[in-house]
Parts: sequence; C-alpha cells; structure tokens
Amino acid sequence: MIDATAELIAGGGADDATIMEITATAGLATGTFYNHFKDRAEIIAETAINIMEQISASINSAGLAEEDIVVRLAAGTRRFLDITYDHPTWAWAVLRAIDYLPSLRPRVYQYIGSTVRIGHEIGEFSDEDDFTLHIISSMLFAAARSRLSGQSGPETGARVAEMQLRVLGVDPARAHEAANRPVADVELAWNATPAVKGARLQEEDGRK
Amino acid sequence: MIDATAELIAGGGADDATIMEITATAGLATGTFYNHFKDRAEIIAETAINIMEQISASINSAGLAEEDIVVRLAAGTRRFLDITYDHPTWAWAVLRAIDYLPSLRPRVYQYIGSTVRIGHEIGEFSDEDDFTLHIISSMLFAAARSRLSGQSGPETGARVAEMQLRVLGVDPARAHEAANRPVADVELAWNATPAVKGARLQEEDGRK
Amino acid sequence: MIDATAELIAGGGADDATIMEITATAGLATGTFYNHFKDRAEIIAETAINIMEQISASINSAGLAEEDIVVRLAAGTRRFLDITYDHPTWAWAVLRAIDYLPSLRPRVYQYIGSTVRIGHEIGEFSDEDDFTLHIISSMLFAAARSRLSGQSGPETGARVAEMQLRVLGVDPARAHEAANRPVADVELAWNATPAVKGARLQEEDGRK
Amino acid sequence: MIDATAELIAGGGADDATIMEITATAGLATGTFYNHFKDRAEIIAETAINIMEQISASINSAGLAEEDIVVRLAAGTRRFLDITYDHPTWAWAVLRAIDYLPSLRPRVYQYIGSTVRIGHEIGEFSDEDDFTLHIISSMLFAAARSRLSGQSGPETGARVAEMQLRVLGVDPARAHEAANRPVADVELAWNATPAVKGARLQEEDGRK
DNA sequence: AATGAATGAGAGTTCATTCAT
DNA sequence: CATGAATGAACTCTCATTCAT
Repeated sequence: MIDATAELIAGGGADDATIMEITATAGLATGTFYNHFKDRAEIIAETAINIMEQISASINSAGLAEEDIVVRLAAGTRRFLDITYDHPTWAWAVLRAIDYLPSLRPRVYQYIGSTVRIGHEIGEFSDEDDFTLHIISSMLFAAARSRLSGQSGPETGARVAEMQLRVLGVDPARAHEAANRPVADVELAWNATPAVKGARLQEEDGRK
Repeated sequence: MIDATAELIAGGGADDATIMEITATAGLATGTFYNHFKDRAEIIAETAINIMEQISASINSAGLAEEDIVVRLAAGTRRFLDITYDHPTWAWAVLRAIDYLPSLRPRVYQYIGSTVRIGHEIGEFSDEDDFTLHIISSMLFAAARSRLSGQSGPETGARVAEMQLRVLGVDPARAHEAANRPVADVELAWNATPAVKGARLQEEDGRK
Repeated sequence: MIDATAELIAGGGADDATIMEITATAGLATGTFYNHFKDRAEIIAETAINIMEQISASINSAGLAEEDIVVRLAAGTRRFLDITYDHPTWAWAVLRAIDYLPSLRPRVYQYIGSTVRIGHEIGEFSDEDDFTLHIISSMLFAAARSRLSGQSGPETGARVAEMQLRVLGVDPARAHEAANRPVADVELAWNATPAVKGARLQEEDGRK
Repeated sequence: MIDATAELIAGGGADDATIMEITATAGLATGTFYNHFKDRAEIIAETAINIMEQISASINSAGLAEEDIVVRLAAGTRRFLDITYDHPTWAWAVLRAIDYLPSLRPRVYQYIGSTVRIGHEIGEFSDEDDFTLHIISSMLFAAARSRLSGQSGPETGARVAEMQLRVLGVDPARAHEAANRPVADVELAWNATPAVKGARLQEEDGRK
C-alpha cells in the first residue's frame, strides 16, 4: 500500500491518494486500510519518510566518509538529484507529500542536516543552525522540483551544490571546484517493506 | 470573496477554502460564487496573485530606484519579510496557495525576478537564468515560512538576504554589509479590489 | 429565443434547453426570459408547435387540394419526411420536445389528423377515430426519427406512407402505387416570428 | 433500488427518479447508490430492460409456439397490452425511460422483433428489415401509451394487432380474424432480482 | 487480517427565479 | 423591456469510516 500511495501521490498530488484509491491500487478492499494505518495522513507521512530514508541510505552507503566535508556535501546533493531524476515517482511523491502535509517538512529536511552539522564542527561551514539548514534544504528540493519538471537539465546538481556551498561560506573558487568534481553513480536499492512505522504527525496539519 | 479566501487559506490551507466556506465567510449565497469565478482553483490563484501584486507594489513603491542594486535586492528581501510578518494572513495565504496549486509557483516567483535581472545586466550578479531565479525565490519563501511559523526571528530578513547575495556571487563581505544596512519600514496598502482578473492556470494541476 | 431553444433541444434534448442557455444563445440576459415566457415548459411547447405549424403550412401550401385523398395523404407524409430531413434541427427539436413534454404529443399529432378525417368522410379510409390517428402519427414520427438518425434512407417516406395507407384499409396495390408516385419538392419558409403565443400545457407534465 | 426506480419513473417521468429519491424510496443512504450503479442513466436503463425482459419472458412462456405465426404475433401484441394494463407502473416506467434515454429505444424494441423475423422467414410477412420492425414496435408502444392514459379501451390490443398485420402485408380479412381470436390471460411473474446487470448505454444520450 | 456494503456528511455545481437598476 | 448579480434549493458525487461476516 505504501507503494500504491507513492504512485498515486506522484501521479496527481496527495489529494488523489484517496484511501479507496490506495486500497484499489494495492488490490485490497477499502476496509483493509484500517488494519494497517490510522488515517490518510499517516500513510502519506510514512510513504514520504520511507522514501527519504532509502534515498538517504543509498547516498550514505556510497562511501563518502573519507572525503573532504565540502566535497561530501556537494556529492550528497548531486547524488540526491541523480536519484531523484532516476526515480521520479518517489521523488514526486516526496515533493507532493510535503506540499500536502506541512509538518512533514522538518522530518524530510533533517536527512540533509547531518552533513552540514559535521562540516560546521570541523569549521568548514560558517553556520549550522536550524535556519541555515532549512534554507539549504529548501534549495535542494527546489532544485529537485526544477529538474523533475524539466525546467533544468543535468547540470542542476552541480549548480545547486555550488550555491549551497556559497551560502555556507565556502570560498567561491573552492565551491566551484568541489561542486563540479566527478561523482560516482549510486544505485537506489528499493526496499518495499516500510522501514518506519507509525509516523507521528503534528496536530496542526488539519487534514483528513 | 478574495479576502475571505485569503483568510481561509491562511487559516488552514487551501483545502479549507471551500466554496461553501468562502461564500459563507463573505456573507453570500453559495451559488453566487459562480457568478464571479469558474472554480476553486481560479479564486485561489487570483487570491495569491493579488496578494503578491500588492506586496510587490508596496516594496517597489518605497523608492528603491536610486540605490545600488546589491542593496536594493537585500532591501527588497527584507521588506518582503517585514510585510510578510506584519500580514501573516496574506503571507500564509500565498505560501499555502502555492502548496495547493503547483502551477502558481512560477507566477508567484516572478515578482522577485526583475531585480535580479537588472543586477545581472549591470554586472553585479553572476547569473540571472531561470534556475537561479527559482532558487533565489525558494530561499525567500522558505525564509518567510520559517519566520511566520516562529522558527526564526527578526534577523531572518538580513540573514536570507545575505545568503541570496552570496548565491549571486556577491563578495561575502559586501553581501554582509548590504544585507544588514538599515531599511525603512514599508506600509502595505491593501487594495480590496482585485487587481488581476481571470488568473490562468496550467491544466496539469488536477485539482478541483 | 425560440430559435435558440430549437437549436438547443435539437442539440442535446430539452434538458439542455436551460433558461440560461437559451438566453445566452439568443444573446440576451437571463432575466429577460421572463419578459416573454412564463417558464421553460412554455417556450419548449411554443417552439415545438411553431415548428409544426410551419411544416404543416408548407406541406399544405403545396397545392394538394385537388388530388385524390389517398395520394394526398401519401404526399403529405413524404413531404413531411423530406422537410424533416432538410431541417434536422427543427425536426429533432420537435421529436425531443415531445419526449420531454408528453402533453405535447396530441398537440403535435393533430396536424396530421385533418387529412385522415377528410379521407374517412369520403369513404376512402376505414377509420378516423383518435386511436387510429394516434397510431398513424406515431408511425410518421417513428419514421422521421429513423430517417434523421440515419437508420433508414430516402425511401423512408414512401415506405411509411404505404404502411399508413395499409393501416387505413387502402387496397395494398393502390397503397403501393400512391405511396410511390413522384412528389414535388416543397420549400419550408421559416418564419422567425412565433405564430403561436402562450401555448397551454396540461398540468400533469410536472416538469420545471 | 430497481423497484424504487420503476415506481418513481412511472410516477412522474425519469426526471423524478433522482438518486436521492431512489435511495430514499429504497430505504438506503444516498451514497449507497454508488456501490451498485455508476450513475442515473445506468439504473434507469437497467430498470427498463429488466422490465421488458420479464414481460417478454411472460409472453413467450405462454406456449405460443404451436400456433400459426400470424395468430402468434397478434396474441403477443394483445398479451403485451394486457400485461401493460395490469401493471401500469412497470409499463409507464418503460415508456418514460425511453423518452428519457433515446438510446434505450432499440434495446427495448428488439424484444418484439423475433416474432416478425420468424414470420418473414415462413413467408407470411412481407418485410422484416429494421425499419419495419421499428415501425411495428412504435405502433405497439403508441398503443400501450394510449391504453395506459385511458384514451383507448380494452379493444386496443386487437385493433393495433390488426393494424400491425396489415402493415406486414397480411390479408385484411385474415388480419381481422387473427387479431380478434380469443387470447388466454398471461400472468406476469415479477422477479425482483435484476436479470440484467450493467446495461450499456450509448454515449450520445448526454444525460446525467 | 480481509472484506465490501452501508453510511452520511459535505463538497461542487446547476439553475429557475427575483429584483433593483 | 433589458440587465445580471444574488439567491437558495436541489442534485450529483466522493470519501472516510464503520461493522458484520
């Protein structure tokens, strides 16, 4: 059902991910939904978070640990955009789930946060507060949206990575170099089984 | 009805801006809606665009013409955030309308574009392409969201302005100085009468 | 407005002949309708009757007076079908108006009655009661419907005329000959001005 | 719900067979309708066809097989009119459903077709093409309407049967004799369970 | 766990009709 | 006579949710 939900959200926004549609797409009866999820918000949140989890794991599994933190951030950003482009369904599902459930934003943005935090500790990045993280993440998702909708091309990853580094106070020349260094491809190993269960949501969303 | 719509969207997202609610809030009968708008998407789009039009007009009316373009961009950003904070209803209405109608994004982002374009012509900004504009605008709206939801404080305007300038290739020191220069307050003169009529929407939104 | 109504009914049935559609098609404001008609049933009835009036007048104006009554009936039927085919809009309008307003049936069927009555007085037709008239007329309209929807061809007029004559007890051979005698074309002179005003309807229709 | 629909259509035309009325009459909630039918047109079509199916079965079950085909047609027509008169609700439902959904006409008319076709094969009837069938059926339904609305009496069946035979080229004397021969009563065994499911409709009806 | 008919609130939409201008 | 915004009842349709099987 998570897969069905992702497909539906990707196709036409979270409004289309009706409980009836989800179950129908998953080949189940309507009532079965309630044996697994509390309501629509829950499955939508879970879907988005699962996807992000897998993307994040894929990126991190690609052995970036040893690298310079500046290069690491850029590589993460670029891989994120590559994966996003290779799996538009999941990427759109996340983007649209965020639009639908505002409270998902911090949950989804956090995956990008750790690298920045490390970079700041090392002294490479000028900031690491929540606001900076929020802006950096917004840039990443804005870039993904642009790429997915065909408004920007394969250079998107390098460009936004460079911009992020500039925002983080990295010297422009170094930012440019780091953002354009070749990056190895990453494969996204999709794991159909939900990794996260019972995603908690803020009350204020007010959706049904 | 535009005002009613703005209030409702601000309150709980575009999903709450039901035609029945809109007309009830405006003190009209349900059917009256259709004497003025085709459907919900139309009034939501019109509402968002009207608000942006007024904010934009207010910012530009504040005599920024004579200034250095770098200062001008920073001042525009900061004034946008000030207005946004002073009129949370309208600001939220725009933010949530965008979440609801993806096709609104380019329409709403364009208001920020002109300054960047001028700056690039003068040679102060490194880029002015659509992608850069998209990122710069995303940062602005992400900052507004952060400020409105109380996650960041009065310094938000200056901080995001500085970040934008860095992204645009302005020297960090100059960026810092320009972003922190005092800015005169602007008053938003709200004009109840819609300035834009029959806002056109992309087909693909697929909302009702 | 009568013309507009005819068009709309012909296009999609009387349900589509909304007061708003009628006035819009006629280039008038909605409210203007009520300066001319009491309600929808009235204009629909008037439309159908006007059309029948004109068709009937055209047929009769074609100098059938002198002929043999058997030939006259056949010629009337064939001319009716010719006119019907040449002016599908008006023909469909009548057919669909009947479907919509059952009480219109006797009003519309009466136009065919006079010839049969005369024929019976002369002694050529076996019956002339209301039931026979009803059946004869039904056959005519069924044939018109068949011809208009393309289910039967140019021979329709002669065939149904022959059938009608048989029903009326005319000798089969004579019926065949009379029904297949050449008929002069008739031109339908359309008269935009309504010939009938304030068509009265049975109460039982129960439409709005 | 089929029964409720028949009642409502019979009472005031298909326009009165509102989904709300149908479900209310059937003692169900409005939404339940959509668990069984796609829309109004579907249930109306299904209702009409079910009724015709049962009438047709009743007529044919009455052991007409052995008879002379001329007598058989006449008996079928007369039994149809008898049943029609004994069950005005179902008869009106069919008549009015046809008025509402034009595309139903061929579906409903076909039930009368088989006898005519057989008669033609044997050489008793002059024609058996679609047009003839259409006219013969129209006569039957026109007679039913006349009888149901009280404009003609118990002789209706015999009279229209005789007319049909004349149209089919049967010798007038023989037609008269066959049409007036005594006919055994038939009982209509109503079968509440729909015999037909998912009645397909032409697109062009344009009703909702 | 799975099912799927039943529910009923609520949304969108249409339209006849009124009425002040 | 013409206008057209306003009205509000009526209707179609969707969906989250329940529940007996």
